[in-house]
Amino acid sequence: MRGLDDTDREIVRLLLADSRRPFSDIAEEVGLSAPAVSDRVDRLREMGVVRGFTLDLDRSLLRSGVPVLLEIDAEPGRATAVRDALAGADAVEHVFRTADGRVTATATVPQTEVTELLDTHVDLADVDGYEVRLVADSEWSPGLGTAEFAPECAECGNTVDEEGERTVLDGDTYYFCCGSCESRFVERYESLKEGA
Amino acid sequence: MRGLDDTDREIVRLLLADSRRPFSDIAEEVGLSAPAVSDRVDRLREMGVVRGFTLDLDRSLLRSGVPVLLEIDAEPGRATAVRDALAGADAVEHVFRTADGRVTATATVPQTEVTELLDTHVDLADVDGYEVRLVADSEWSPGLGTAEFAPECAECGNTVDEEGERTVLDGDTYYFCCGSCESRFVERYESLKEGA
DNA sequence: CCTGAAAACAACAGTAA
DNA sequence: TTACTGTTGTTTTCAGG
Repeated sequence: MRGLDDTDREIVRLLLADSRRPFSDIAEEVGLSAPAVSDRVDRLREMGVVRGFTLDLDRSLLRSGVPVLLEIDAEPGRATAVRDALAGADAVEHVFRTADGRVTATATVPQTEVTELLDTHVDLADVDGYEVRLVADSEWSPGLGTAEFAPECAECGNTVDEEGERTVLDGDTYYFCCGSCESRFVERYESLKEGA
Repeated sequence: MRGLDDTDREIVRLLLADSRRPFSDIAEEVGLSAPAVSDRVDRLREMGVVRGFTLDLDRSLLRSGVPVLLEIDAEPGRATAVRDALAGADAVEHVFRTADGRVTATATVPQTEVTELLDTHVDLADVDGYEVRLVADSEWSPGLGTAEFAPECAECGNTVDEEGERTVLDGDTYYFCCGSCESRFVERYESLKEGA
C-alpha cells in the first residue's frame, strides 16, 4: 500500500487553498504533467484522504438562525450514539467527540430552540447533562502541516503503515495493518452480510 | 443592495457538494447560461459569502500529531485577542468564540504539547483557565438550510436588510444598515487612515 | 508517468431586456 | 443591472507508449 509523498502533500495544500485551481496549473507547480496530477487526485479520493471538493462559506453573513456551541456530556458508552444522532441533524455543522465522553457540536437553530434540536434527534437517556453557548464568531484555517497518511486498522485499531492493506467493501474503504487482520475482517463482514 | 435569491442558494448548495463541478453543468441545473452562473459566483465571492474553494479532508487518516479540543476561558474582554492568537497558529484548524468569553478551538499538536502551543501563541495574561480534551473523532456536514443573506452593520451592529449598503475599503467589504451609518463609518475610517 | 489529440470548459466580448 | 449568444483560448480526459 502506498502512502503520501511530498508531491501528494503539495497537491493537497494547493487544492486546500483553491480547489478550483486547474490541474495543469498545479502540474507546473509540482513539476508533473496535468494527467499525472489528475491521477494523483483520483488516488487521494480513493484513499479517502480527500473526501470531496467544497466551499469555504462565511456563515456569519448568512442568517438562518442563531449559531450555538453545544457541549454534551454523554452517559458512559453513549458518546458515539450522541455523535451520530447530532451528525444526522440538518442544523448541525460540526461534531467533535472527545475521549472523555463529551460531544461538542456547532449548529444553527431557528431561535434558541436548542432543546427542540436535542429532543428530536438525541435520545435524552444518553445525555448526562449539557451546556449551550452562543457563538459570537468562528474561523477556519484548513492546513495540512506535515501530515502522514496513517489510518487505523479496521480490525485491530493499530496504526497502518506502508506494509498495510486496503480493501473496498460495498463502496467503503477499509485499511488493515496486515493480511491476517484483513482476512479476519472480511470473513466476519461476509458472514454478517449473509445473515442479514 | 441585493441579497441572495433561490438561484444563488441553489448554486451555493451545488458547489458545497462539489466545488469542482463545471459551471456549465450547474447552469443547466438552475436554468441559466454558464456565464450567468460565473457572474453569480463572482458576485457571491465579492459579497464575502463564498470565501473560497477548498477541500474536505479526512484528517483521521492523516497523522500529524494528536487532535485536541481546547477550551479557554479568556479574561474579561480578551476573548477576541485569544481567538486571533489561536487562529494565527499553524496547528489550529477551528476557532469558536462564544458570547460568554470562552474560546473553543481544535488543533493537531505534535505530541500532547498543548502547553507549548498556548505558550508561543497566546498571551497567558489573557487566559483565566483552560481545558484540553483529546478528540476521538469529528464530523463535518456543510449545509445551507434556508440561509438568508444578513450581515451585521459595521457601524451600529444591526442586521442589514435589502435597504442596506455595501462599501469596499482597501479591499475589505463592509456592510451598513443605512446611508448615515455608512458615511459615519467611512469618515472615521478615512480620518484614522490619515492619522496613521 | 509521459505525450498528443479530441472533447469539454471558462472567459471575454458584444448585445438585448 | 442581469443574462444571453458566439467566439477564443484553456483545461480535462483519453489513448497509447
